Amino acid sequence: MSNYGLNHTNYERVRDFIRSDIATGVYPPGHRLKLSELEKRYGVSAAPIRDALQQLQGEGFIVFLPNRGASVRQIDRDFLWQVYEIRKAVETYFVRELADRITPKELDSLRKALTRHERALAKTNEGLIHDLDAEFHGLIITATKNTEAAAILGRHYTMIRPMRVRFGRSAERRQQLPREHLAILSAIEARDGASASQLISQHIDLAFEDLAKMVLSANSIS
Amino acid sequence: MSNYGLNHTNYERVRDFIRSDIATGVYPPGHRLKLSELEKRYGVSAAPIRDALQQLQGEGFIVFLPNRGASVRQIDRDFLWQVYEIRKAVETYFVRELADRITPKELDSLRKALTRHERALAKTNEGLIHDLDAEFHGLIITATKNTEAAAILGRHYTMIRPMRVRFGRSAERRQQLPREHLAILSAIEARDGASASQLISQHIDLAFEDLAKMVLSANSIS
DNA sequence: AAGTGGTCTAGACCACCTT
DNA sequence: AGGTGGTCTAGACCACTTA
Repeated sequence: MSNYGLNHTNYERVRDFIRSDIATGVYPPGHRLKLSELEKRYGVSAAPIRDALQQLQGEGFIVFLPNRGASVRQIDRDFLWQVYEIRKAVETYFVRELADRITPKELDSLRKALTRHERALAKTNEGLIHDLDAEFHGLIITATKNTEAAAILGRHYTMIRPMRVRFGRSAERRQQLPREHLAILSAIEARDGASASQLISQHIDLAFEDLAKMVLSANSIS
Repeated sequence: MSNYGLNHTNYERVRDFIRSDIATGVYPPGHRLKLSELEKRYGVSAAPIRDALQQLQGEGFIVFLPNRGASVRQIDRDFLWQVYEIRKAVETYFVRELADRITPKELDSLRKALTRHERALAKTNEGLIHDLDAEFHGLIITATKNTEAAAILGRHYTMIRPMRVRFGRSAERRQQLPREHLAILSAIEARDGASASQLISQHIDLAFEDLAKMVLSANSIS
C-alpha cells in the first residue's frame, strides 16, 4: 500500500481506502468484508484492518455482527427517507441562517460550483454529477462554519452515493437540477432566507421522489 | 469483565463501558486513553480495546493522533454551539412534522417523561436532570421514527452530558425548564406544529445561553 | 466433525519525547 | 540513547456453519 495522502498509519490509510471503495461501489451494500481478502488487497495484517473497520462502523458505513465480522451497510428505502428528512431539516435551517451573513467570496464559490455542475450535466458521468451536486450543498453548510453538521451530511452523501450513481437521474430531473440550484443561489444573493429555505426544501423533496421512482422502476424490471 | 448486557464480544462490552465512562465524567475531556491502563481496568488485551476506541472515534467521542493513541474529545464553546445549532435545525423540523401525526400513546409517553423530569428537578441530581431532559427531547425524535436522527442527537447528548452535569443550570432556568417542556407538549397536543417549532427553538436558545453563561462564569473564577 | 473466519493474546517493532 | 506507549504481525482460540 502506498504512502499516498497525509496519513501516517496503516489503519488510517486502510480506512480511507475502504471508505472510498464503498463510496465507489467496489464493495456493494451487504458485501461481507472478510479479513483474509482485505489483508491481501491492502497488504497488511488483521489488526490495522480491524481498526479501520471499527472506525467505519462508528461512522455508519458498515455493520458488525458478533463473531461474523463486518458487512457494508444496507441502504433500504426507509434509511434513504431518513437521510433526506435530516438533509431537509438541516439544510433548510442553515440556508436561512446563511442568507444574512454570506460573504461575497462564499457566494463566488457557490457560483463556480454551480457552473462546474452545469458543465458536468452535459456529460453522463453519474459519479461526477453526484459529487458536484454534493459540492454545491456542501458549500452551503461549510459557509455556516458548522463542521459537525458538514461532517454528518458529508457521511450521508458518501453513503448514498453508490445508489445515486447506480440509478442515475431521470432526464427531466437532470434538466431541472441546475435551475433549482440557481434559484436557491439567487435567493441567497437576494438575502431572502425564507425563499431560499423554501426552495431547498422543494429541491430535496424532488430529488428524493426522483430517486425513489428510479429505484422502484429498476426493481420492477429486475 | 462481566457478561452484563447482551453484547457477545469483548470489544462491544469495552466500547460500551468506555462510552459510559466518558459520559459520566470518569474520563474527562482531553484525557489520554492509554492502552496499558485500559487493559488493567477492563481486564483484556490491546486488540479489543483498540477495536472499541476506533469505533468511538468514528462516533466522535474520542480523537486519535497518529502514533499517539486516543484521547477524549475536547468540547469547546464552538463545538457546543454547533451541536445546539444542529439540535435546533433537527428538532424544530421534526416537531413540526410530528404535531400532525403523533399518536395518543406517544403523547402519553411524553406526558410521563415530563412528570418524571418535574419530579427530578426538585432534587439536585444534575445527571438525572440531564438524562430526563434528554429523554423528553429524545421521545420527540423517536416518535418520528427517524432512527438515524435519533442516533445522531443521542450521541450529541452523550457528548455534552459531562459539561451539562458539571456546570448545572441556573436556578431560574431550573424553574423554567418544565414550563417550557409543558408549553411544547401543549402545542403538540393542539396539533399546532408552527407554535411547537417556535417554542422548541426558543427553548434550545435559552438552554444554550444558560450553559454558555455558566461555563463562562465558572472559567472566570477558576 | 471439519471448515471457515472472527476474536483475542503475546510480543516484536517503531515513532516520538525526554535526557 | 533510553523510555514510553502506539502500532502491527503471527498465531492460538473459539463461535458458528455445513455435512
